[in-house]
Amino acid sequence: MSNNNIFIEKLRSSGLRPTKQRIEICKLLFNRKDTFHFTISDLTNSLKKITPEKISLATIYNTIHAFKKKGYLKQISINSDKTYFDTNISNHHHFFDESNKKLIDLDNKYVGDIKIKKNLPGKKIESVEVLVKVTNNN
Amino acid sequence: MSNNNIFIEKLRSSGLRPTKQRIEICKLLFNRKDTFHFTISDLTNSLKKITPEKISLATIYNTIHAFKKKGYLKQISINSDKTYFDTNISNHHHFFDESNKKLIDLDNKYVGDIKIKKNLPGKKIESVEVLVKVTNNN
DNA sequence: TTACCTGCAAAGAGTTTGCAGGTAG
DNA sequence: CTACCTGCAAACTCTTTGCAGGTAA
Repeated sequence: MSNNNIFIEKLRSSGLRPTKQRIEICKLLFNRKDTFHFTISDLTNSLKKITPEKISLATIYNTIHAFKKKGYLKQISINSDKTYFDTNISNHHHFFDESNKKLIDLDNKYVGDIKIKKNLPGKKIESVEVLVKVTNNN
Repeated sequence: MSNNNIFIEKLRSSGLRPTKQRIEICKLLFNRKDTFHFTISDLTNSLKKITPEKISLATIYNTIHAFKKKGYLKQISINSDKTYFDTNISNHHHFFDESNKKLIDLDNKYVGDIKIKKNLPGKKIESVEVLVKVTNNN
C-alpha cells in the first residue's frame, strides 16, 4: 500500500507516531475525493467494516482529538447528543437536516459575506458559523 | 402572590397543570425584564437558592422540555457537553464566549439579512442561526 | 531503552426512564 | 376518581481517564 506513505508522512510530520490504528483512521478520513461529516460512532462502525482487528474506542477518541488539535478536522457546533466532525477544514457553513441528523456543507458563496456590526470589548472573533436547519417539506 | 396568576394562566392555557414546581420555574425564567440563557444545571442551582423544598431533576427536565415544546424556550445550537436554553424566543443570533462558556445575544440588526442562495430539494428551511465564537484578545 | 501509544475497564457527566406515590380538576 | 405530575433511583449514552502492556524510533 504505497498510498499509506502519504499518511505516515503526515502523521510523522505532526509529531504523531504512525501506528497502524492511526493509519487505518487516516485512510478512512482522508483517502477520498470529497470531504464529509462524521460522529465518533459513525467512525467506529466504519472502522469495524474495514479492519479485521478492532480499534479501541479510547484510541479512536485519542486520535480524533489529536487530528483536531493539528487542524486536520473541524468540530461543528450543533446541539446534539453527539459531537460532529468535518474533514472539510476550510471556512464554510452547514445545513443540518433534522429529519436524518445529517450535516451538509453550505459553501460561503451561497451565504455571502456576513459582517458582524457589534464589538464585545476585550473579545476577538474566532469564527462566524451559519447553521441552517432544514426538515422535509411534506 | 398575585403575580403567579399570570403563570398559572399561562400553564393552564398550554394544557400544563400549574403545579408549584412549575410555577417556581416560571418565576425564575419569565419573571424578569431581560431574557437570558441557561443550562439545566444553572437552573437547578438557581432553584435551590429560591425555594426551600427541592425540585427533582426529573421534574426540571420534564418542565423545560414541555416549555420548549410549547415554544416558551429555544434550544441553542452549540457544541458543548451541556444543552443551552434561551428565554428569548425571537429570531436572533449569538456570540459564544469560549473563555467563560457564556452565550450573549446578537441582535439581527448587527448581522444583517442572510440570504441562503441554495436549495435542498424536498427540504424546507426551519431556521438560520449565526454563532460567533469569541475569546479574550490578550 | 525511552517515550509514546493502545486496549480495557472503570469512572464521569448529562440526560432519560420506570414506577410508586401524590395532586389538580 | 382519573389523568397527570413528582421524586427517586436506576439506566443510558457519550466521553474521558488510569493503568498495564505493547510498539516506534
